Amino acid sequence: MARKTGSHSDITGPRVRSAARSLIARHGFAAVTMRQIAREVGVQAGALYLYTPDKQTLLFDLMKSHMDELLEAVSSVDLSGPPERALEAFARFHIAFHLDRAEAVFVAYMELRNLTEDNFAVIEDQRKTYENLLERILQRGRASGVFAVHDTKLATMALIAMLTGLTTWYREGGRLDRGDIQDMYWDMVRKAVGADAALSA
Amino acid sequence: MARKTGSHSDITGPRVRSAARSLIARHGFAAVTMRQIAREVGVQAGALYLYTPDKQTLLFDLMKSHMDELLEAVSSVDLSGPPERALEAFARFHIAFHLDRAEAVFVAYMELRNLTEDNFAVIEDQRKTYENLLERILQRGRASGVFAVHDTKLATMALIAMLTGLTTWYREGGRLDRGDIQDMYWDMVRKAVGADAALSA
DNA sequence: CTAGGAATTGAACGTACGTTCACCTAACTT
DNA sequence: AAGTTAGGTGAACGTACGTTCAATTCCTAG
Repeated sequence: MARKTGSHSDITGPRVRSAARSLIARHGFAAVTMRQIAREVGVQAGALYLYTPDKQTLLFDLMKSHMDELLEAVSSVDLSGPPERALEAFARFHIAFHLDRAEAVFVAYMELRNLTEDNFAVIEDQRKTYENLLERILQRGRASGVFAVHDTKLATMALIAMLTGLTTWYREGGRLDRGDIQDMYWDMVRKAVGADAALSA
Repeated sequence: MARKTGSHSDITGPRVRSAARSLIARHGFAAVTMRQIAREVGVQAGALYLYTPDKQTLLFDLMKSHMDELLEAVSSVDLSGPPERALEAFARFHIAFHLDRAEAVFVAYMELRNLTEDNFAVIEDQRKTYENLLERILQRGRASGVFAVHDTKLATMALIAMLTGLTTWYREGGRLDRGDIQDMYWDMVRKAVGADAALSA
């Protein structure tokens, strides 16, 4: 036996990435074997190497394309308005984006230490770029007096951690709907940085 | 060659746990080998099995004793006062405790998925117990009107994520000292839940 | 000073890993 | 209808894993 009916690179490639993402999110990169990924895709382990040169690159590509998507998506969010508005836009974007991609986010945050030095540097740089968007909003808000933040770097890390944390407990079809979650998180973010109340759309 | 001068179970045991904790925090449980741990301790791999029945139990014991310590330590924090006071006590305790044990915390939060089902249930239960302490404070505060929190469960997760996140960026001897960090995080926590300002000791 | 147990070695066991490769076959081109 | 090739198999490679255990050495008690 060899090639099965209806097999196509266009189909298998994405399926490999999807299976890898899912398994890595559940069990961790080091704990997942190429044979497990292959089984999930319905293919032999050797076939995976038509789609990635090696396991490390598979992880890196997963994380890289996630960060690319994140930066691409956030680039169309308007963060140029008044700081309170920009912060709300950022927070709501962050939550919505992360709710849609819980597995990818989980991988991107948990598997940093399994990247080679070079690969780590690339992802870390992208992450910094993203976090800087938030920090600049906080800086503007502090400068104009609407935010009461002692240290914008620490506040940035605190807010990112809080917002990203939702991927650890959020499950599709749970008690809370996405809109509620966005509203409640935004409420906490807004108050945490001391933005004055009530500035809806 | 066999036993080296000055070797003692009382010394090697803790060193095994410490080396394991350190390596697992840096590289992840699945990526760390028994031989690496042994090398760090200065011992052969076989000797580790005098101190743990197997690798999985080593991880579990690390996490279990960390959670035991956490619950033991928090039990002597007075959380019975007014909600704002209790929240401050909890936040400051959480930060101080976690700053002292960055590696253990990192392991306890990142390696949950590498526990067997039974072991996971134990740790998860302890974690829930701890989080419930915070949630009860939030509930009391909301009931008495000093906290403005829409959903205490979500707020609990958000605050824990924010506070625990500091272990991902805090490094000994960095720009900020521990007191500053406590003050700034407490400030954000207090405002996030809508506790009225200025209620220092 | 000597026996006996505690601590540790070093080699070995079976298993499973990531990766390679010669071969095969279904589908597209002409 | 034949030829080409992308897509895939399945077996094999060397390595490294977790774990076991007989043998060895150091320490302690009497």
